[in-house]
Amino acid sequence: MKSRCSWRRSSRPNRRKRRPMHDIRAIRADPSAFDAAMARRGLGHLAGALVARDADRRAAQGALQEKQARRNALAREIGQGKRAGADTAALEAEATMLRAEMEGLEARAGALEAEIRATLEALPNVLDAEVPDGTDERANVVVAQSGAPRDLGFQPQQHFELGEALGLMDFATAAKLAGARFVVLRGALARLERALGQFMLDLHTREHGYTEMVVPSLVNDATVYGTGQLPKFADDLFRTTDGRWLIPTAEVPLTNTVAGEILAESALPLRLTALTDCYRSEAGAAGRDTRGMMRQHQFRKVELVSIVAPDASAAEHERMVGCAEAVLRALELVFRRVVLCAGDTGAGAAKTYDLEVWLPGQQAWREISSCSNCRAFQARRMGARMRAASGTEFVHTLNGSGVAVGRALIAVLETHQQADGSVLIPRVLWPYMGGMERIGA
RNA sequence: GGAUGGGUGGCCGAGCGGUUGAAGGCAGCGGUCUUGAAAACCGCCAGGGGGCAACCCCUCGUGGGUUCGAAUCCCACCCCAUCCGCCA
Repeated sequence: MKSRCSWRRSSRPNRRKRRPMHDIRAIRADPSAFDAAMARRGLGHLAGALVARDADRRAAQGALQEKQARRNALAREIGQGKRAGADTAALEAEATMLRAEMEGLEARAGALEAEIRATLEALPNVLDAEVPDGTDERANVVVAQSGAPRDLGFQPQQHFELGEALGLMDFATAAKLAGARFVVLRGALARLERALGQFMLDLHTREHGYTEMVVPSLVNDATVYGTGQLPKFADDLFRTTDGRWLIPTAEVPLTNTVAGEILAESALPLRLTALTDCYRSEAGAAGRDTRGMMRQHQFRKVELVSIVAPDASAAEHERMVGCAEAVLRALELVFRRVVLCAGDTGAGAAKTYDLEVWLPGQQAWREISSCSNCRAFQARRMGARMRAASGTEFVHTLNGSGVAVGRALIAVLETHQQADGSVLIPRVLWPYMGGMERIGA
């Protein structure tokens, strides 16, 4: 049987250069289109200054290259002359002078290039035309819904009320161990958490064609840059004392498995999944979701990542969100699909669908999955390409939660809670729960 | 942590100061042959930047340095492998 990972060549990391998402040539070709695209992200006009700086850069580079060409010619002549026993002193003198002239041009071209890159690498992706305008989540558009909120016939409790009453969810002990935004689960709830993860992985690997992966939870700068968390979003991440980063999502290591690679077109699509812990500083979330396990520094998530040819990413995006929805449907949850508006779409994404699950205890729709088509944004940054008939081109990358395990646990508790405080376990999880059908009572 | 040995094109692997951007092999693509396929044989085949083009420039882990000239010499860093120590 052919290895599914035959595309992966022997390990040779850190050969990639930092490169920003945006193609300066495209900006040069149509500056106003670029400004219009960035305007949708709430950014002002940038193209004019960029194009001007790029013109300077190319002028310096062109001048430098002329000198380099002359230097190369001289070096060749000197080499030939020496072998023939001729006097090459005059040529060597010219070459020495040339080198001095080149230094300034080299510095100038390098500085301009660094400046341009610093600007470009901090800019967000161009949005898909279908993404609605808007500055925040109120402008998101619900595009589909499965099931409907219903009256349980009693006053529903929130997940932490249920969990604490069962004696199986313990925030006090977690705070003692680690501080706020952590949880300790016991017994059946701990097992339910595990069951959810196992079920999701099995579903995606057996029925959706994803390859299960085990990947590092600690990664280097280049990896975090590749998926776009660096340089702008370092505050959201935890950093280790030896300079690595704790992954905020398996998207980071999974997507970067193709960093620096030139993939055969026949190797695509590549569909990868992993169940990992995710670590987030939640720096900007002070005061939000402080109760319960909605927003934790550490949670588990099954992640879906697809690496595809450029013309296949739109369809892959629909397929991926369908895979995430299959999880929620199997867990008998009520949910809806939302397309995020311009202001709510993450920097790396061209288009994002969120899946929001209905939480009866909280009486609210809450995000449980987010599926993004990043197009070539990440691929450019990490140098992930494919060999196409016309040459190499950047692949497209997509990622989506399939789904967040902690939030799935919350949703199961709140959705399937009973009047007596017990919780019915969805049928698909029974095998994973050793036949247990109910928690509590 | 200690000691060695390494990082060269899609892959393997030569090169160790001067037409070497890089021999050779494999893979891939095109062709000859064949009823067809395989084999054999012939040809093509790194990536990136600039230029209308001819063509030019850059890239042999990364960044510096030496030199008229660096894949080749020097320094620093990163990564990998093996052995020893420690350890889930």
